[in-house]
Amino acid sequence: MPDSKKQLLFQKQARIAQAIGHPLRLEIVDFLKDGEQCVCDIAEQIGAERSNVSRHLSVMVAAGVLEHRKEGLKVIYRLKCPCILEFFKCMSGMLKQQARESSRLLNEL
Amino acid sequence: MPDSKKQLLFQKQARIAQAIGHPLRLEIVDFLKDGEQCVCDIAEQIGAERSNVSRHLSVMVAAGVLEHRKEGLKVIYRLKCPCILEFFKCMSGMLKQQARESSRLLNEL
DNA sequence: TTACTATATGAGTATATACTCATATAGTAT
DNA sequence: ATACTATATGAGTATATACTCATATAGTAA
Repeated sequence: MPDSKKQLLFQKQARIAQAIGHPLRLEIVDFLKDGEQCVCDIAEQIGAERSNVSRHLSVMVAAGVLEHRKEGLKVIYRLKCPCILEFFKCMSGMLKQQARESSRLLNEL
Repeated sequence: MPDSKKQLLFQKQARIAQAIGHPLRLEIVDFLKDGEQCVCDIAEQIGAERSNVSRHLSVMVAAGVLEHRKEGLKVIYRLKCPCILEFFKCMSGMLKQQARESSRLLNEL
């Protein structure tokens, strides 16, 4: 792959990673894994202001993580691709490794 | 799982996602998948200032993505857990989906 | 010792992000 | 029409991040 293309790829991937690199946004993704939801229900679930939630949702739409459609007054958001959930598996692997290491260090004291 | 624990988990996961949510840092991770490297070689590979690379490396160490050891004058960095590479698979899935959608939209014109 | 190399970090600046409040828009219901 | 609801967004502020340059530290080599 040419270098410029690689740069572009890294940029897009970084944008996706950054889009889920916030506790509230991860919580939203986790909530949406069970099905699409409107803004106000998301806001209630995660306990944040609607305007703030709306912005977080925009960030994820811009990065291509979510998509949305209108239904009456409401706007319904859903995961654009379930493959984003793979991320959680990846994270569990990392955190388990970190936990293993911590307990190893503890045992050495 | 209790809510407070979930919050903490989301926070940790977000930190990891954010740690790889930057083009240069993704490029570093990609470079390190083939084996550990010292700061100056990483800096040369990705074409950035050493001090800047050093900071990016610190961010990833703090998030638990990388670990390092000293060898003489050099500091060698490596992936803490190969599971971080799963992230790239996850990303490819997302980007392929986005590409499919773009071409579908194009065909509808 | 001095000179050199690799890395880390303080300080400063520029930019980006997160958040809140107020307001605008769009649809619903009367 | 008015009143209401859901969502988005402009403006302001606070905080975080990325970057650069200069300097400090630690190890190597003469």
